[in-house]
Amino acid sequence: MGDPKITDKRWTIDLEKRIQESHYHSNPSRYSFDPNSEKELFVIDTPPPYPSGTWHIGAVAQYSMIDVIARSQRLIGKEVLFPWGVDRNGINIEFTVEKKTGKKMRTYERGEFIDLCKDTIEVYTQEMRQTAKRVGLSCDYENEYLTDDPKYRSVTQSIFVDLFKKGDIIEDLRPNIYDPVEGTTIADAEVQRVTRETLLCDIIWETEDGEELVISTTRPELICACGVVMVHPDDVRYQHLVGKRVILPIDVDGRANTVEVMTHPSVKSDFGSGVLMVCSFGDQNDVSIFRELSLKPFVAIDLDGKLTEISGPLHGLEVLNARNRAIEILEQTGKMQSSNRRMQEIPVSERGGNPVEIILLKEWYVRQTHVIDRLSEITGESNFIPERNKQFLFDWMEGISIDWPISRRRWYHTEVPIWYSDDATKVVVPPNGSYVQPWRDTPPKGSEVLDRETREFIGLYDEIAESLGALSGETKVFDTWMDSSNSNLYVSGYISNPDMFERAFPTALRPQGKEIVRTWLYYTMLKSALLFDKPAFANIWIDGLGMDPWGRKMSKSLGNGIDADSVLECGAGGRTGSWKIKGPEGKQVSLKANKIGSECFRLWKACDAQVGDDFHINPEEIESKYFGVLTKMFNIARLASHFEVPKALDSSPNDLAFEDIWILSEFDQMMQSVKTSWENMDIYSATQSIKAFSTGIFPGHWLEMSKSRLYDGDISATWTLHRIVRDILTAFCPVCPFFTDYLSTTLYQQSAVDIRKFPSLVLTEIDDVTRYLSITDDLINFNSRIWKLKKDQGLSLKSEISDVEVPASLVDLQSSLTIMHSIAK
RNA sequence: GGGCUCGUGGUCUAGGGGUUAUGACGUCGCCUUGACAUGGCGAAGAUCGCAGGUUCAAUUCCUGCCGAGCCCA
Repeated sequence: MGDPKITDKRWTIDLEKRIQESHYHSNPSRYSFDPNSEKELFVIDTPPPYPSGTWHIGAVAQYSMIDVIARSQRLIGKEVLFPWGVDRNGINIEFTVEKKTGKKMRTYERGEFIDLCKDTIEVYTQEMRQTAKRVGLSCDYENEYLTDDPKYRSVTQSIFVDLFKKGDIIEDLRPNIYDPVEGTTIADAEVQRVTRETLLCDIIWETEDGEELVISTTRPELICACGVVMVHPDDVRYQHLVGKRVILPIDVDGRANTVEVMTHPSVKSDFGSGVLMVCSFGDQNDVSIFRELSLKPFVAIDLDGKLTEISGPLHGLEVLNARNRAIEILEQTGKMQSSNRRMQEIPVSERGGNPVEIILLKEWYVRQTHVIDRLSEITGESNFIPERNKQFLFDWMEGISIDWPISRRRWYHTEVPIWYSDDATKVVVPPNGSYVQPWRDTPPKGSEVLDRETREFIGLYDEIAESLGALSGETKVFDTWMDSSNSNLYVSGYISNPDMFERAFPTALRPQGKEIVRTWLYYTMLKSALLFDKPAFANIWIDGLGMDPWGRKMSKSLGNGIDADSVLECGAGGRTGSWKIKGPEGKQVSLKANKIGSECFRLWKACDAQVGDDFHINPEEIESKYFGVLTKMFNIARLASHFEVPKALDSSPNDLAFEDIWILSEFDQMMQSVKTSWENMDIYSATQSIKAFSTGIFPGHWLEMSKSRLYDGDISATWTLHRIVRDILTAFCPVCPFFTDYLSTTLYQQSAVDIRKFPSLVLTEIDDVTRYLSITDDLINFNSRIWKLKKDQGLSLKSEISDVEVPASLVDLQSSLTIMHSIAK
């Protein structure tokens, strides 16, 4: 025995940072991926994070668990691709640039604005990569992909072209949410509700046979777009009107001036007069009624936010002016019974606070309703972890009733790759694998000309360009989900590496949070079904979300957020962490921790809950529950480092002592179950097993019983100690890579993180493992009994005790136990 | 408002139709034992959210309610 090889007294955050900082450049291709490997390919379709300046602690926790899966799959011998991708398309960065420069997107030249977005997001991208490395993600950083890169965008465009040719993508005139001030379509998610004062008008309408009825509305300017008048089916006041036609109270141009009275259960009889005019489109309810009744919508508002010609006297006025004019007209003609001011929630756009309109726009759609049945069938072939979270996807699919609108009137997104002929009857699409910007490019070599309606191939663009007249490039772009939903295809080698794609698809694993099952997961499954009639993934791992310590969502408005870096850096350089968080009932709560860091953080997430449920993040708890586990394991390794490592650790000595075979039986059993857990991506069970063994019977019973043999240089004990410590570090490395890297390198000159084969079991079938396992309970009980006995007698544990019989079942341990407990003969 | 998910000692968590419900943290008591007081040993602490129902039997299955979450209005 000499000085310990492990000289650090304990595991610290400074030590962790030292290891982390050299970990990636000491061997840059440590986590690279070889698509030609003989091993089973395991491609992970990691959610590419969106760089926005801060990375949410809950998201970082989730990524660290994806890393545990990546590392454990490597450990059990698979060729793992854990890509480092960054999602950079989209409206967020457009907002950020507008905010920073104080200038609206549309005041820029399009190319200039795109360049600004690109430069800005690059800064955030760099910061995010630092955090990823800080938390130990074993990504293939050298092959980073960016969703705004031409390589990535070309895949999105190629898929669009394929689906367009197949008829799965169509253009259509449908209602969309539109911000007339910004001149763009916006997504539901970008709509906010604001309470404003509006005027509720009670307007007198007349039936064709002269009977008067009153309809309340806040949108009199939309009378020209009225398609039907509704009452509740149970409303006795209006039963006699159902089926009759009523006359629009303001003149219209180019459409019928009467509409039918019908019934609908969504009408609130106690609102106003209980009669509702349904217009295209006042709100979402109007949209759904129009769809339900297959009514032909009227275009009342144009792209500039002005009333169209069907509005007769209101034609050309902006919405607000048109409303005022409508009210004047109604008052002049005596049709305004009364009007009163009231508070109402109106939808406005998130960015400008402008009231949004629902208007008819020609947009692109992915058809989906026709494949839902087949899609559910295919989805059933994927393995969900946990199984029950499959429900989120199936419930969502059941409710799909309309196609997916995929085009947007924005700029920092992938362009819709299409040009239109002068007479608008033909289109030009680029060849597979190219990235085009039709708003400024002409079609590249190899582009095809197709019939716009039938999609029939007409000829190569290069050959018949003349006949098309002046081309106009599409100016619209794709919804970002259109890009995100082919991340699995991209990372699996679609288009770029057909051989790899053949082997790697369906993609081995999609890990993600449950909040984007309905978007990211659903759209990805849809695309793979449309393109290949196959499931996108072999395995789908759906985790819950990070919550504050009381189980509430972290948000700026609640003031309960926790920054990822504050946890990862807690304890570095002697700095402690403290968090002031608004608790329930608005009380400020102070949380403090001395040291956490990435290893403790990862251990906590791996150990504290099964995958799938929301998890509470409380730094105090992370430290108090899990830092001690690291300390314990560190000290076991440090103790082991006192004793020289036997040369032949892989083959066991012939003459192992009874107690060594016993602990090796327990160890083998634990390792067997850990291996199975890693195979099943069951992080919780694997980590629990390792933790229980490493902080339980191994140090508590075997080590205490074997110390004297170790100090006496006993070969069997030394071999057993080192074999177990070495293999535990290997099995544990997916959870705490820096921790195990340090210990294994120091003790055994090989980093656990580089091992690509799960440790084999020690004992052979010849050893009667069950016989050894059967004494475990007796041993634990016997030790406890002696410890308790000494305690009851006020003796120190070192002092001698007499009148103790070692039970018959433990007779083989007689001498060890006698020494361990100082049992007098 | 609608759909779905979750609800287990003070806190976090495992489990799941049937003898004394898993483990951890915290609490309390004791102990410096050849690595570890950032340690060891021991103890107390739960009618498994509430109310009904199914069953010989429910914490586990069903229904409703309450609370939390996600998504959609």
